[in-house]
This record gives sequence, C-alpha cells and structure tokens, in this order.
Amino acid sequence: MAPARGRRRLPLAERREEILRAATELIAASGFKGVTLEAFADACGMTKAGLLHHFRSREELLIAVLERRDELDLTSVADVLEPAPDPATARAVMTAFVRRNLTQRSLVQLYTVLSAEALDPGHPAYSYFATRLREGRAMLERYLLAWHPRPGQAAVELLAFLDGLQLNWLRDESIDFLAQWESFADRFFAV
Amino acid sequence: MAPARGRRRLPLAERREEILRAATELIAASGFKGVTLEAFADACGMTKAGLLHHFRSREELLIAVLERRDELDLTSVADVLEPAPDPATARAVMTAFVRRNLTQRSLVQLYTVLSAEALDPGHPAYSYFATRLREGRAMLERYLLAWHPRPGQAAVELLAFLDGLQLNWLRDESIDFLAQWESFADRFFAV
DNA sequence: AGCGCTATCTACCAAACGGTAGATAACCTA
DNA sequence: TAGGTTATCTACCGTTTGGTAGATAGCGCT
Repeated sequence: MAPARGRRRLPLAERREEILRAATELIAASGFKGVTLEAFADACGMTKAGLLHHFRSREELLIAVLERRDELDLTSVADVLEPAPDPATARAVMTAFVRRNLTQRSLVQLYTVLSAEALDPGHPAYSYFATRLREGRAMLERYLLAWHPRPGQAAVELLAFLDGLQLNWLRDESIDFLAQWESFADRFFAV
Repeated sequence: MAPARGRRRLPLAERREEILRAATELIAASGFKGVTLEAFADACGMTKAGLLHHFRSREELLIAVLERRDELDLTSVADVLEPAPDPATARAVMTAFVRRNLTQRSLVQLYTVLSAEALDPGHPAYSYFATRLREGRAMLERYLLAWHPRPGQAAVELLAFLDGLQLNWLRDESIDFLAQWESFADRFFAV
C-alpha cells in the first residue's frame, strides 16, 4: 500500500489524505484503542514524529477521521432526505443507502466498531456519537412523519436493525445483507 | 463497593467472585482494551500482584469473565428452548428473555461492548464470539423451524434487531426497550 | 545554481503497561 | 498460643506508549 524506502515527501493535502485513509482502515479493523501511534505511522511508511507534524496528537487524528467520514457519507444523503414522501419512495431511498454502504465496507466497519467502543463516556469520540446519532434519528423521524403512525418509534427500530445487521454481517460475511434488508423492509414499509 | 483500607483477606472462591463481578462492570463500561490490570485490581481494593494470584494473566481474567457470563445467562435459557412451538409461545419465550436481560444491564453491556471490540481477529475473545454467536443463531433457527417460512433468515433478523437495539439503548437510556421489542414482535411473529 | 521553506527523520523522555520475586501478615487448626 | 498455609503486599523489571526537540533533506522559486 505504501512501501517507498527512505524519505517520501508529499504535499500537505495529499499526505493528510493518505494518513486518513490508512487510519480509517486500521481503526475499522481494531478500534481506536487497538491501534498505536506508531502503527498509524507505519501504515503510510513514516515515523511517529512525521505523522505528528500533520496531526498534533493521536486523538486529533481520530477526530479528523470522523470528520472525513461525515464529509464522504452524510452530506450526500442529507440533501436527498429533505422531503417526506410516501412509503414506496422512502423504501427506495433507504435501499439505495443500504446498497451504497455495501460498497464502503471499511467506512461501515469504522463506524460500527468505533460507535460501540465509544459507549464509554471517557472515550474521545463519546460526545461525537451521542449527538451524531441523536441527530440521525431525528432526521429519519421527520422523514417518516408523513405516513408512519409512530415515526419516532419506527426511526429507532429501523436504525437498531441496521446497526445490528451491520455488526453481525461484519462478524459473518456469509450473511446476505441486502436480502436481510429486503425481508425486513417488506414488513416495515407495509405499515 | 470495595473500600476497606489495608489488607483484606478473603477465602478463595469469595475473592474470585468479587473480582469477576467488578471486572464485568469495568469491561462493560470501557471494553477490555480500555481497562488496565491495575484498574481491575483497584476496583476490588487490591494490588496487581494480589489479583494475579487468582488469575495468572489479564487475558485469563477475561476468559473467566466470559465463562461466568455463560453460566449465569445461557444455560438457563438453553433448557427452555428445546421444543419448537407455535408463534405465540415463541414470542412469549422471547419476551421473557428480553425482560430478563433488562434486569441484568451490566451483563448485557459487557456482551455488547465486548462483542464489537472482538470483531478484530487479533482480539483474545475473537474466536469465543465467533463460535458463540454461530451456535446461538443455529439454536434459534431450530426453534423457529416448525412454523416460520424462512427460519434461517428470521434468526439472523431477530438477533440483528436485538443486538442493534441493545447498542442504541446503551447509548440512550430514554429508549423504551420493551416497547420497541413489542412493536417489532407484532410484525415479526405475524408471519 | 543556490536558497528558503517545511516535510520528515533520529534520538530521546517520562509515564504507564503487564508481569515476577520475595517478603509479610491474616486466618485455621492443634 | 504457636505454627503452617497462603492471600496479599512491596519493590522491581523490561517493554511499549504518546509526545518533544532539534537535525536533515526534498522541493519550489528566483
């Protein structure tokens, strides 16, 4: 991935992006607590000190990783989610969202692993996930408002199912994520 | 919980149980990677060396915690799950299971936090969870076999929903676990 | 070609880590 | 009440950790 003996000097933005990409994959695999500063550095062929030139601390790197995920993932969906349509449209949008996640495995895994690890109030990403998930739920609730009898409860249920399915899928790749989703959706969107 | 200045000598079994109980709660709060040997020891008012008299290493302590959970949780349910009855009975049994979990918050949290952390193949509890969850799924599948059109798929769906709901409930206590379960069950057991 | 900027490195540090060796003291029994 | 058993402690070790200070070298500009 990043061999390159000796010194490899890159422009700022490029190196930053390389570090973030590598860090995302490492955290997805082992959680944030499970990866050392040196491991982050090694993964892009540099030293700890070199990495700390771009991110002032290990914790700041984590925050940057999360912000990058937001840019890549959330915004693209948020725009689409503004109207509150009928069940069929809602289902189609959600299915598209699921499909897209399937092509971004390491980002999904990052999110799943980290969000569980960050249940600890002492974790540096604790408040990030607390507010992040509350907002996500509220957004989904508004989206279901027009047609679902209990939009609040339904939002929790939908997100819980997706979180749990992701977790199980990550542990056992033989699970057919899309088929499971369709089966759930058949009942969920039938009201 | 365990103040006691100075030396507090306990019989073997009693001290072991105290350590396991404390460790369960610490791991539930911060994961296994998030708790140091000294923190485990402090939690029951002793030193690292004292604790290592009972468990030869930090990793052995983790295994003991998991085995203890199995004794407390699984066996009691496994016996009941032998027959494969009608939907109404299945739902009643599952609801009882959910209810019982609600009274054992720290054990549920231990399991949830640790099972996510152990997605990493390098984690000491990796294979424990891999086999443990596969068996659980198979068991549930046999249980649904008699009346559900797709027992395998349904087992995955049910476990995924419960896992995800636990995760969200742990992050946000305002979620009404039981109500969410009933709402899901209304559709799940209607076939 | 040479110079400045800065991305990267080497070398180092104090603290925290998991674990070991041997001393000490609390309880049980005779 | 003396003595043995062993649960617990004090003191220490080697390694790894996140982070710092100052030297070095690659690149763009004139």
